[in-house]
Amino acid sequence: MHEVDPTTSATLMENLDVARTLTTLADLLEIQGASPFRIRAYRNAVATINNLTRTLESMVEAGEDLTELPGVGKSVAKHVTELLKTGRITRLEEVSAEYPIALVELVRLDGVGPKKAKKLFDELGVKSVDELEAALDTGTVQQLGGFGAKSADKIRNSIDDHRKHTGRFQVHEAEKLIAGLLEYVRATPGVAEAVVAGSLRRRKETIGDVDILARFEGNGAEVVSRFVSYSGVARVLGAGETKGSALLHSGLQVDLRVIPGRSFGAALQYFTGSKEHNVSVRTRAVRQGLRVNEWGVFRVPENSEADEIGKEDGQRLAGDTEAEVYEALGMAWVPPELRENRGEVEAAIEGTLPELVTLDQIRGDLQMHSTWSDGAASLEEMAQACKALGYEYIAVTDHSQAMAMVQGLTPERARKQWAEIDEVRERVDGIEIFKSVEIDILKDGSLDMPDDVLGELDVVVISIHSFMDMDRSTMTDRVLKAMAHPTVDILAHPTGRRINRREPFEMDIEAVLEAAADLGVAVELNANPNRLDLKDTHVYRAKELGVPVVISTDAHSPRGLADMRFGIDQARRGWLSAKDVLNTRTLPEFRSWLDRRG
DNA sequence: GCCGTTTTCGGCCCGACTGTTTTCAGTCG
Repeated sequence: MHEVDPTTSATLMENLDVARTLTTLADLLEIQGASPFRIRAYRNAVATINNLTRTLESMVEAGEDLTELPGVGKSVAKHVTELLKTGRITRLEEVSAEYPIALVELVRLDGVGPKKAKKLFDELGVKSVDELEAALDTGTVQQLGGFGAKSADKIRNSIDDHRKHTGRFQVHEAEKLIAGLLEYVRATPGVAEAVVAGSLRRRKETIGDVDILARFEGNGAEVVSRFVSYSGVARVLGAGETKGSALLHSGLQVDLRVIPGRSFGAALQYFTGSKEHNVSVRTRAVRQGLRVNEWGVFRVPENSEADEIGKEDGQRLAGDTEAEVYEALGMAWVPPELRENRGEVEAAIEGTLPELVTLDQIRGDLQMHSTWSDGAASLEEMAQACKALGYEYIAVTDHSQAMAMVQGLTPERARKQWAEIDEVRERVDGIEIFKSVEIDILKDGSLDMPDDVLGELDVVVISIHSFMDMDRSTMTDRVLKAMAHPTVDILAHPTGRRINRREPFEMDIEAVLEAAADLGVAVELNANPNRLDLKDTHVYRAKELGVPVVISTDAHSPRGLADMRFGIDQARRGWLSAKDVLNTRTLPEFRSWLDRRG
């Protein structure tokens, strides 16, 4: 991430920077005590910005009206425009003159919200986590009204956690960390069923905390108490009759909800989220005179006090299953991966939800490495492993020579590898092995392999492994030039990101996707859970533009081939059907795509 | 601050848990 320099007029700013700044403004307004509806309006606008595939900057440059974006009105549009042009928002400066920006750090602490942050600042002058810690040590916090010894302890723990673990867990990490606990909950006497909800069920690429739902009839206190006494629990954050909350030794927070069977579907819908999806669903329910909560769908009688509606069976329309909940609202069941309020609610009402791609529809893997470069297994072992997965075809894509440290293929070694591929083709039947190379895009956008070799390859995969810190326009030009080479088939891990470790390249992804559409180049969705590159919103945009997506594992061993399912998750989050995914095609269909240029 | 099958004003999703409370505010998801 580049730093924003407010002294330059041509400030280059990413959507993420804009979203963060608006979030800061919303947080400060909340501390100041602004209307909750105004705060929500800002947060809605931020959600819209986070879902954009184009940069706000390019939209403003093109003279587009930002107020046409959902949740963006005159006020936010003005703030965004000002921020892009000057690097500042006057309104934010006004607010931060009263409540310093550092206060938003306090609100991030568990147990500290806007009201407490305000009190800490107004009465003690505390405006940072460090100052809060000092105030806790001197005991002044505990004397404030509304704070006591217990809240002081809780905040102290939050400060420790905040310093120890600020990042989110990757989906495959969360899966592993939760597996034992899930079995433990399932083994609880009387628990009929235990499932994961929340962002892990939606298969989001990173997970903040894990929600587990246990189906149980009766008083849930004993289930919760068994849950929090699990050996992997480092600290208990809360334990009531229907909910328990615990921090595992890994720092992963897990919430357990105990749900009676008749409400299990409603609870699963409710706790799967996302929050934005649920708000959208419930807002529509209200217009139909219905109320949706974790207990079910209820009809709100005329002239009734809203508070009286709840668990009574009388007005209850649904709740046993999720499908029933959506049905009661006049909607199709929405696959969890789509529940991000990106148009799925409207599609579910209109009956136009896509039929999402599934793992068993994949017929080939088009990026993997062998011992010819940095892979751990031989070409034949990889081919055999893919055959065992039932694939019809694969591309073995060892690195090109620019990757010298991993013995990238020179043209000579590439030809030797082809000879081995021919031998393996003889020995392993029932699977086509395409001759391929993962060819480096060099600094100037040329390809790391001579044209004669490129012309003889079955599948040309290109990607960037060097000079990743170029400025946006140089990087974009570099990739566009590489893609324009007439032999190119697939642009691999297009943005180069490593989740939680390396930011994506500065690059105009919209321009890259449009070029892919024009040139007939496919883009990769790299299934490695550390990459998941492209991300969901980019995948969605590729589909909109008609760019074929290839889901590849980039496996460096037979075991790595199993990462395909993470790519499928991400593809589903990007609304892809089988027809949008190139490697769901049969071998003859895929061959004819390779011959698309004649 | 945003928005419209309640359309330019008056609404805006909903409930559980915790702690400091004598009846509820704050926080969280």
